[in-house]
Amino acid sequence: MRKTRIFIVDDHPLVSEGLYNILNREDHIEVIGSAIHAKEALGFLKSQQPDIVFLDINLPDISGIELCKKIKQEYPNIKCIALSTFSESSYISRMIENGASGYLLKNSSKEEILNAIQQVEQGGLYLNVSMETLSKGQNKIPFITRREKEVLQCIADGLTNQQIGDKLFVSVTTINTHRKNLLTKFEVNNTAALIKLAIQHQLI
Amino acid sequence: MRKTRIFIVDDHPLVSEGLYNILNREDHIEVIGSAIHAKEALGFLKSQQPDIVFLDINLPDISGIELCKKIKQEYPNIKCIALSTFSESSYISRMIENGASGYLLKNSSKEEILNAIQQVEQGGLYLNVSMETLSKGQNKIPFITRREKEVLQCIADGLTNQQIGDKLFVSVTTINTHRKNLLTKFEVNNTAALIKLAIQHQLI
DNA sequence: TTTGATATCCTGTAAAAAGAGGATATTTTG
DNA sequence: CAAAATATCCTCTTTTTACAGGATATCAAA
Repeated sequence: MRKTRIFIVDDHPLVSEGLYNILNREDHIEVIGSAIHAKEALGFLKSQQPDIVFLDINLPDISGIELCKKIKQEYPNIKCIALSTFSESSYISRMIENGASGYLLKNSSKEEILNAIQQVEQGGLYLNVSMETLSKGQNKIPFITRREKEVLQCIADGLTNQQIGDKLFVSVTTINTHRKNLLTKFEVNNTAALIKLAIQHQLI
Repeated sequence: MRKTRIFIVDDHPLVSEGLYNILNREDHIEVIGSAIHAKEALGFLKSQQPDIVFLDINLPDISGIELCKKIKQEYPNIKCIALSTFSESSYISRMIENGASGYLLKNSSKEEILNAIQQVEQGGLYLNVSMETLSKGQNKIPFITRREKEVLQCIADGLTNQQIGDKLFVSVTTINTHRKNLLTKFEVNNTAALIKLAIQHQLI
């Protein structure tokens, strides 16, 4: 049986090394190399193609999300599994949109990692993030207007309605209406939740 | 020559495994074990004492900062080196206060890690965080208590003071006090700015 | 041209949070 | 033990938000 060939892209030596050792210890897996940034990774892929690429979401040059897209464009057969720390789990949907086949948190266990590989190899999708996290809004990024986005930005910057009104040359009641609409669109009950969601969606 | 005995406390299998392999490959170093949380670590130390403990700042049970203190109290000869992600670099001073001998970012290179061990063994202090980061109060993350962090999390989840009080079994006025203290510590004027900062510092 | 979306403004009420100025109990630590 | 830090609770006032239910002007697309 042919071994599953893995390539790792992560700028954290500890994580990269850890993954390498966990995987290479398996008989049916072979880690064929690793890179610490996107450019190096793309260079490597020109000469050799793995079955699966593990890629960190936070890379020094371009984001793992972009790299994933590039890899899938040039080598559609290579499967990508994203690696991320917990706090970045909101990027999952973006990763999947760009063709990733899996999403692993960096505190995953050996078993989860091996499961992910197996699942992905069989053409499946592996996410070790609870569906709660996913459905909680990640998928539906509300459409907000330019003006609403401006107001949202001001709110996040800590301005009061009065200050926002002054800044945008409109009345406080207008800002109030925008806020009301923002809360409705994001389906939240207060500013705190609004800001959290907005940041997770990178709208701020 | 006696080997330097290392013990690792980190709940991220990838990091733990990576560190283990990087260190064990060295002739003069021996990793004698690892733990994924503080309790397990303290249990291990009762039977065997390493020369150096690497400990993650974010542990599932108690924080690495407290664990460091406990270890130094019971085993003053054991040196502690903290492991952390970039965003937590503000905890350095607290770590050092509690007796840590070193502070390593998790994206450290193999060389930095080995340097840290050498330096610490010789009784020195190793920090691979630039003094800029340290002294530059700009990016300083305020120290917040466990309770405050709980409240912060609840606020971010969109709960009202009443709901938070009910959840934590304390009165609304208590939650109000915690909020007040959070705003003061973060030097912001309202919840929106608080949440933004907290997320940026990955406290949520 | 009519519809729909957007942005603007208004009047209300009720709830929540901000902010000042306390007090007290319990741990933790020196 | 004494001091410091932490967590809890209180009253009061003021400001800010949340939410309901409107109206009007503009502009783009059907």
